[in-house]
This record gives sequence, C-alpha cells and structure tokens, in this order.
Amino acid sequence: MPRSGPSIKPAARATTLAKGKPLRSTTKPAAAKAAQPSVDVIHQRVLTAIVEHRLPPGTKLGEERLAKVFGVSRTQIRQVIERLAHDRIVTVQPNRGAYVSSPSVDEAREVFAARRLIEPDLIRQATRMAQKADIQRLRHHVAQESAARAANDKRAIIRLSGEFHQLIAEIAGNRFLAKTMRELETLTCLVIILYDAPNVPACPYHEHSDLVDAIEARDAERAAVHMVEHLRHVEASLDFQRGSDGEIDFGAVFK
Amino acid sequence: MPRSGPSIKPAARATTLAKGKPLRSTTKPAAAKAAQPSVDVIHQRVLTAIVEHRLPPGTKLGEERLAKVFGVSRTQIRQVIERLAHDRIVTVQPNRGAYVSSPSVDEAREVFAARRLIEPDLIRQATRMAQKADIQRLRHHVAQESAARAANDKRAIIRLSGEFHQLIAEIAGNRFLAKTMRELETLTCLVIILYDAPNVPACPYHEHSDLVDAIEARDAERAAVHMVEHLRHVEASLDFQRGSDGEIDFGAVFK
DNA sequence: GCTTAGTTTTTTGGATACAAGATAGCAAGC
DNA sequence: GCTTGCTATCTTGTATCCAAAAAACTAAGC
Repeated sequence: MPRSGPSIKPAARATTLAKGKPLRSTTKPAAAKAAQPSVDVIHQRVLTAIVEHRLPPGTKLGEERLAKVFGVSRTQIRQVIERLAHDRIVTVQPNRGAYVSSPSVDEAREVFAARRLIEPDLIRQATRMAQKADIQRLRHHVAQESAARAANDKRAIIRLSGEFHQLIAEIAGNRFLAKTMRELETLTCLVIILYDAPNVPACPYHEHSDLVDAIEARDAERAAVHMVEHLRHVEASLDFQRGSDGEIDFGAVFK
Repeated sequence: MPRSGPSIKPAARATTLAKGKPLRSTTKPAAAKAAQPSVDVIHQRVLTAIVEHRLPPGTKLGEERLAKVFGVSRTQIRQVIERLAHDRIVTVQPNRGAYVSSPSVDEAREVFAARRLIEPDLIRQATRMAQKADIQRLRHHVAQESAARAANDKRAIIRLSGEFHQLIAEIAGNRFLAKTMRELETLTCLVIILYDAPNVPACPYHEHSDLVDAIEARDAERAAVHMVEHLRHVEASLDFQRGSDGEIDFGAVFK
C-alpha cells in the first residue's frame, strides 16, 4: 500500500443506504445520531464504503476509531471486523490490526475464475426463474446505473455495477450461491481499484442492459454467453502488471 | 530487542488461511486439555464434531458450556460461534443461543446444486494441476477411507469422505473455491444426517477411487463426468420426505 | 548524520462485570 | 386437570477493564 497517502481517512460521512432497507427517515433529527446502529448495519456500511472505494485496500481499520465514528463500543466493531476477515475482505495481522485486503494477482485471477464458473450458471437459472417483477427490478437497476453514469458519480457506478450481479444471483434463487456471489463481488471491487487501468469503467452499462434483454427474451444460453463475455471484458480491462509495485515481495527479492 | 529485520512487510496473508493442511486424523481430545486451545483450534474441533455427527443438527451450543469444555472464556467461544454462523453451520436465535443448523429441503437442494456446479470444474482443474505427490495424497486418503470402512468407523468415514472432496479443491489451486467447498462440504454433512436413508453410505468409496484413477490418467472430462455422477448418487440416496417430520412448519400450517 | 538501544504511548487481545432478555418453575384460577 | 400469570434463575449481549504486544518517540553512541 504504497501510494501517496500513508494514512487514509476512513469515511467520516457514510451516506450509504444499502439496498431497499431500513430508512429511519422519520426519527428525531436531533437525536438521530444517538441511535446506535446494529452490528449488521455497521457491517453493511463498512462494506459499502469498501466497495465504493472510500476505504481503499491497505486502509487500516482501527477499532477505537471505528467505534467512535459509529458511536458504539469496540465489542461490536470487532464483530464486524471478524466478519469481514472471514470473507477475506480485510486481513487481520495478529496484534497489529485489520487492514482492507489487497488481493494479490493470483487471488485476483482466482476470483475471476470463480466468477466465470458461477455466474453463467446463475444467469441461466435467473433466466428461468425471473418473474415480471424481477425483470422490472433489473430494468430499474440499469436505469439507476445510467443515471449514476450521467451524474458521473463514480462511487455509485461501482456499487451499482456490483449490485446488478448480486441481483441476478438473488433472482436465480440459490441462497448459497448468492452469498458466495456477494463475497466475490466485494473482492472484485478490491481487485478493480488495485489493478484497473484508470478511466476504464467497471462494467460497460450497455452490457448489463444486454443481459437483461436476454433474460427477458428467456434466452438462457445467450444470457450465459453474454455473461462470460462481460466478465472477460472486465478482467481484460485490468492491468496486472501494476500490482507488484505495491508490495515488495522480499521472498522473491532474496533468492 | 528482537527487532530483527527492518520494515519487513511480508505480504502477510497469514490470517484466515489456517486450515490448509491440518489433518489430525485421530481427534481424541483425551490429552492436552490443560493448554488453552486457540480460537482456530476450537473452531476446527467443533467443526469436526459437527461433521462427524457427534453434534447433530438442533444441538444447542451453549456458550458457558463450551467455554468450560475447552477451558477458555466465553469470549473465544463467541468468536467460534460467529464463524460457524457465518457459514450457516449454526443458526443463532437472538437472545436464545446458537444451534447446529438443520438445513431445509430447499437449502439441501441448493447445496447440491452448488456442488454440481462447482465440483466438476474443480476436478477438471485438479486433473490439470495434480503433481505426483498430490496423487499419492489422494491414494493415501482413499486408503484411509477404506480402512475406516473396514473398521466400520462411521464417523471417520463421513469425515474422510468430505475431506476427500476438499483435497481435490486444494489441488485445483483456487483458494476462493476451496473455501467455498469447505463450507459446502460441512453443510452436506448436515444434510446427510438429516435426510439420509439409513445405512446408505455417504460416498461409495470405489467412486472416490475411480475419480483418482481419472485424475491420474489426466482425463479431465472423465473425471468431471464421474464427479457429477458421484454427486447424483449421493443426492439420490437421500430421502427428502423425512425432513418435514422433524419440525412442524407453523408458517405453512397457518396459511 | 545515521543507526541503535531504551522508554513511553497506543492498540489489540482477552476476561470480567453487568444489563436485558428468555426459560423454567410455581402458584392461582377456570 | 389444564391453562394462565407471576417470579426466580439462567443465558445471552454489551461495555468496560487489564495485560501484552507493537509502534512511536527519545536519547545515546559510532
């Protein structure tokens, strides 16, 4: 974690709202801050912050610091960190703290290999299962992506791109694979910020649109083919050379 | 002080990757009770107990109780339970405690669907990657299974059957998928105890042997086909009718 | 000037204490 | 006799406290 700033400020203002979720909009404005968010909420907020690259790889997630930000005790922060560590999204170094993971080139390739394996099947399944309402949700989501693109809101673009894939996983209806996809998506976001050639957008949105078209046409095979293509595009836009700059591999150096 | 090197940043991925090899086959806790086991060790022990059906689905995992058994404080037990819950292996009911999960019929089907998706690819990959030493490990493992079968050690049989599949995942070399397979394997064990028609062995061992043969012959396609077949055999040996006996689904009843 | 040793400060890891919630036991009523 | 409501007990959830480790800082020496 080489880059300019040695210390990166964790997002002070996390204005996330994850998915259609608890909007406690009608709470007392004054006391709004006082409400202690649950572990789940904190987990989601941190996750979103990582996905949106407000907490880039290498960022230290100090317990005390997070605890203050969220107005809770360290106990709950530790639970959140445990969860993130379990999904390999953060790496904890014993007695030294938790850091947002920097997947190696190998790990990045493994993540994409896993996605290429799982997602075509997932979208085939989704094509079979999709109700009208599901397709509407997908259309709506693509529209949101389009809007984010128009507004040049890069963080929203990244987040929404990922959520699109999760949406497909949910529609497919296999809970286990959906969970796996959530993990893969988050890791992909880390990979993208680490290795993405600048200015290459994560998911060309028309490809998402094409995927929805194929689903609506009930053409599972076309959807699957598009998906593989789509993933290859994303992976091809990455530059795996850059990565090695970040960490000096002492093991390789002295041998 | 032992400040040996200068700023060594050893690309530490050390964490969470602890389960690579530990195969302590004879998990008799008889000795060495005094030393306080680490969270990883406790996690592994509980996992093994669940896999071996010494802790069947529905068993309550009381914190205090486990803490006493392992001679540690509740803090660490809590971490173990969090991990297991994250993998859906235990289900925690808020304020009521953690119970070994009883996957529903739907979930069971989803687990098998995921395995049918992932494992053929994994064994193809393993066929390509396998070194001589790997094949020897596989042979050795099959021999162990055979021995357990001869000794009629049902618990060892179940555990070893699962570990065989994990071994293949490791040889394939995709860490993410290997982790996913570990989760799937454990869930499969829960499914088997819940729905297995009695006296039907989990994995007919000759099938495992066939799989190793195919790998050794470098015939990835044959290996993949065998794997699908193998998984179908296992799933076919289950009786998904039985499940409903166990729990009365009030939600379904009143509607 | 740069490195090295010792000291202070910060941060994590783990145990304990306390509060809230749930279960179980007991008594009273229909 | 069985159900219902209350009280006591136990379990979980959370915050705090303490010890150990690491990092930062300071000072001394080559």
